[in-house]
Amino acid sequence: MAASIVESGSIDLSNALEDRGLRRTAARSAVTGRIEQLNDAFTAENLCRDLPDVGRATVYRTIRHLVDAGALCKLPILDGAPMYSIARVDHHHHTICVRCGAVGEFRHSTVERVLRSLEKEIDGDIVGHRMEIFITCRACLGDQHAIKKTSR
Amino acid sequence: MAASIVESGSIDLSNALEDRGLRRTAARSAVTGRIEQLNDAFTAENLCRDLPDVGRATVYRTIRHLVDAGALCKLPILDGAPMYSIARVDHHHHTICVRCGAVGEFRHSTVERVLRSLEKEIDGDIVGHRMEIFITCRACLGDQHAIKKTSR
DNA sequence: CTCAGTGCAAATATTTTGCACTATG
DNA sequence: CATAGTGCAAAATATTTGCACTGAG
Repeated sequence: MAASIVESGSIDLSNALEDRGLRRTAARSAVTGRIEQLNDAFTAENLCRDLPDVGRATVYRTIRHLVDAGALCKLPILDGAPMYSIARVDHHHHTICVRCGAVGEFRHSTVERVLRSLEKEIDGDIVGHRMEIFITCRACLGDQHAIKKTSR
Repeated sequence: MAASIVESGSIDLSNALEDRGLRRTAARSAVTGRIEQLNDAFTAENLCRDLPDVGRATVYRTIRHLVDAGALCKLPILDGAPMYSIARVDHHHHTICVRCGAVGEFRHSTVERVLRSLEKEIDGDIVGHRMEIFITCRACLGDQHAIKKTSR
């Protein structure tokens, strides 16, 4: 899937869909365009609210295609709807601010090395892993008034 | 599996509730008793089905109390309802078989060490983390006919 | 006796699906 | 112009809440 990675390291969402043999339609462009505008991770509901002219089902269907294509990461936050973020690098992990809900990403070779050493301890074949680090981000550390975006 | 659980390491669920000042009732005992019988991780629906005489709301409320008490871990599987498993050791991580859905747990000091070294790279204060390893478990490796329990 | 806890059913939240219609390739 | 894709509304799924009743302490 090295095909559609642009300079910044982020994946072109429209191309990711096209690579899977999906048509380039107005609704899909609206969804991918909106996602690319967002800096933060987002929920399906976020997109539906931002794109009232795109049917809810189409938003969900497009997100699913993007996750299947590996262009989006699904982040099952502990409560509420899962969030999604653009997969900017091939394999990475996420930081989630527990104050404001901001999602960041990082890569650390040691994590992968640990995985290899775990292989001995685990009773089966490792086929993947997921890791999230919960933080209080710098912005929230400096701001006593931060409000948790993801609360409901 | 090196991460096998010592009996003394598991938390008594009824006591965990009592410690929080909650009453010991028939409904709660039914829920905790059933959870203790189960070896595998389970969903809220599982319990409701197994305990038809306990109201659905009570099952959910009891699970929430147990999670708050730290006696259960909530595992947000990528699709479908979250699963829960007894927190047998203080801090640990989970293995999830992608074939049959079985959940195991392990502890590895290197994981914690990596976390400390990550502290430099991350723009904020680390307040927690979560890690899941996806595997094909030994039983499924030896059984071509394994059916994924968590499918829907 | 008092109020925490319960069961039920309704409400809420999230996601998927059936289907008639639209528009891409 | 064939059929992938769409929007809508209904269904399915998952969880929470309001409320009158029950039972633990």
